[in-house]
Amino acid sequence: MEMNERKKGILKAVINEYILTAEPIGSRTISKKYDLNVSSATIRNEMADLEDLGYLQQPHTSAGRIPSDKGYRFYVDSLIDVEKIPQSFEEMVRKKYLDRKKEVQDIVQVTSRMLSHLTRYTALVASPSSPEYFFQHLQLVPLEGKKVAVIVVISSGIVQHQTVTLQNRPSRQELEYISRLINDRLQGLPLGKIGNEIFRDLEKDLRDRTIFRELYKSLVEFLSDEGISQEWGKIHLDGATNILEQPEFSDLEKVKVFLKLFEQEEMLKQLLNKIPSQGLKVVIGKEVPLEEIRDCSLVVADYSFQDKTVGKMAILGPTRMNYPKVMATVNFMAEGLSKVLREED
Amino acid sequence: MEMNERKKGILKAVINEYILTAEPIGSRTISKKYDLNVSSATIRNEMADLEDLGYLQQPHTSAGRIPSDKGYRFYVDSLIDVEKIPQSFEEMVRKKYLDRKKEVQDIVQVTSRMLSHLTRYTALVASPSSPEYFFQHLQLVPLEGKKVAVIVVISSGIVQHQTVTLQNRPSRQELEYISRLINDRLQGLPLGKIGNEIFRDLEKDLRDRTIFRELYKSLVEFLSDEGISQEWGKIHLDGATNILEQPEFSDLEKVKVFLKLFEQEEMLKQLLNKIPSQGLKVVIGKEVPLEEIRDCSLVVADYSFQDKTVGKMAILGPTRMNYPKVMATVNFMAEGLSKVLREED
DNA sequence: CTTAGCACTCTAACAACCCGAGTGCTAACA
DNA sequence: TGTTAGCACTCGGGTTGTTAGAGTGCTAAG
Repeated sequence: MEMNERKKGILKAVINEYILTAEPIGSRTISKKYDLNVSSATIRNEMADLEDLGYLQQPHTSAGRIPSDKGYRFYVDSLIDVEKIPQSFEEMVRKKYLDRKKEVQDIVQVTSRMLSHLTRYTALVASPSSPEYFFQHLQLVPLEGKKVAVIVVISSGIVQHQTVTLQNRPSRQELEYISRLINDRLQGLPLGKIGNEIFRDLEKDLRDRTIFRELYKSLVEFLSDEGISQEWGKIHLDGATNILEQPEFSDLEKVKVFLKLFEQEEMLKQLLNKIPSQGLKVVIGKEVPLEEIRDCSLVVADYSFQDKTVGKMAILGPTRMNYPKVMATVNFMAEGLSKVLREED
Repeated sequence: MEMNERKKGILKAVINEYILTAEPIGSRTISKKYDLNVSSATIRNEMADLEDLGYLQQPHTSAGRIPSDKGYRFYVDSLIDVEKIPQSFEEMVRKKYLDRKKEVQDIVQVTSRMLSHLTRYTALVASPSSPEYFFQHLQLVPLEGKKVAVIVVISSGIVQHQTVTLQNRPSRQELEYISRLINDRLQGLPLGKIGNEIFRDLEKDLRDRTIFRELYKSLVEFLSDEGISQEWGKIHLDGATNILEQPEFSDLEKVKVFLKLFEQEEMLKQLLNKIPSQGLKVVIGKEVPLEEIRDCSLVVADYSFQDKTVGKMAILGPTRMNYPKVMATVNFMAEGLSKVLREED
């Protein structure tokens, strides 16, 4: 026994209906609502076959069928009608992007908000991160007392700053000298290369090394993983509470697990990282690389900057998710974000 | 009929017990667990009186009593034993503060996290905001193409930056000239005063005004409410999911309302602002100035910087909250935060 | 191969019931 | 006059029994 057109039609009908109602679907429902020109008895036989094939399952005898993970997989791979993004969405999105400050973090945040609003599921957007950042410019600004603002400009116009308290109050000249020294030496270097060798190399030219040491240390520290990539890879989450609208989350225990997860950013980061980048990807149920949410699905897409993939975004929802709509939306938003970043450049 | 010592003792016992168990408390429970040297029948009479006085209420006949808002009020004002913060807490908190980067936003975030962990309720911490910030220093750093990083240092060493894309690529000299001009004029001015008069005043001295205009505009924009006070007044929330552990939130609808609220930062800001600053304040049930959470309580404290109140923190939990513990913790953390900010200075 | 018919299964909803915790009242007692 | 033991009464929550309905699988006929 194998898949034929009628079986496909029935499977598609069952899944569509189940996505809508979240209730097990019986043969009569299908025969009434969908014009398949066969009786409910025939559908019954076909559904039994589909169950044998592993595409459907029964919560218990004498209930309708619900799709299995395998069923969803087949649906997503072979049965889905690609949905078109309505004009109104496109305009709404463009508008939202326009009246926003142009900081990358803001853009990412807006993106996650729109994603969750449009889909009514939970949205995750990782802000751009790239191992290929390089150093552009350092600026040291003396503050009150012994404090100095260390401001670093990285490629693509990313600016980061940090306040450092030194042992002694530095003079303006010292700071200028040190910043010139560092700028001359580091300009254009990839961040990964900025380490201790250069430090020793630079130190030779100095009379007073203590200030330099303190500053350089803080510089290295926050150009390293803890500093930059903390910001730039950060996960923006939105619409966490949308899951509460889903009937599969009427169980408080489940909700708890879910929301607890959302409070652990590190987990989410890993989750996204474990999914290979490749355009639009759907991860269904047991395929999800995280124990706690094995009855959910992810629709993931990556976005790019300067022709390189720099980040990912995802929708997280129940396996019974409106895949056509979500896939279209995620795809659209990923392209949109790439475009906005390009224009920013 | 009025309050006497025995009534107070019984009220206190009932509330303590209710805080522990979240179940209506009967007269027998009290007579067994607390050494009041009277029989359950007497307690029964007293409890009836306490109900007449409005301190207790019955969910239904033939159930125990639970405290009313008025009861909690009396308890908090007159019956509470002040709790001592354990040594281990203090050390833990000190440690947490130490191994942290010294950015204000980080400190605030750590504070909210600790608060929610220590109390097991939801913590809100508003980051410091003050109308009394003044301008210290502007730095313009040219980036790629037509982009310029605008970096502003404000009093107390707060640094903010923003990227601006100009119409034309500016020369380094132009930027230096403009920044010197602005720095000379604005240094020491309160942020509120930086507006259009100064703009026109400055403009006179310029040959090419377009670049100046663009930069000044962006400067004003993000020194205004939208910019600075967006960051500095920002609410850090932690432990939202802690409420799920509370039996009063076994109802999904309630949880929904609550979590939705947490997604609206503006609401939370207003909520805190509506509560007058004055050391440690407890807001109970119907006193809470926000419809949706009328069956919750807030314990609010303010913290200071340079002897001025600059922000607030709060614990939000069910009215059946462990007031002694929460009040002690919030008070302790508010003082702790003030101290850390002072040391930072 | 399809379909009508039918017996069978299982759950969700509802009603009836009981149990226990807790109260208020009364009457006796110190 | 305040305290306490005793007792009848109340009410909610849990358990059990029953039923209606939706859905199935199988059989036999078209």
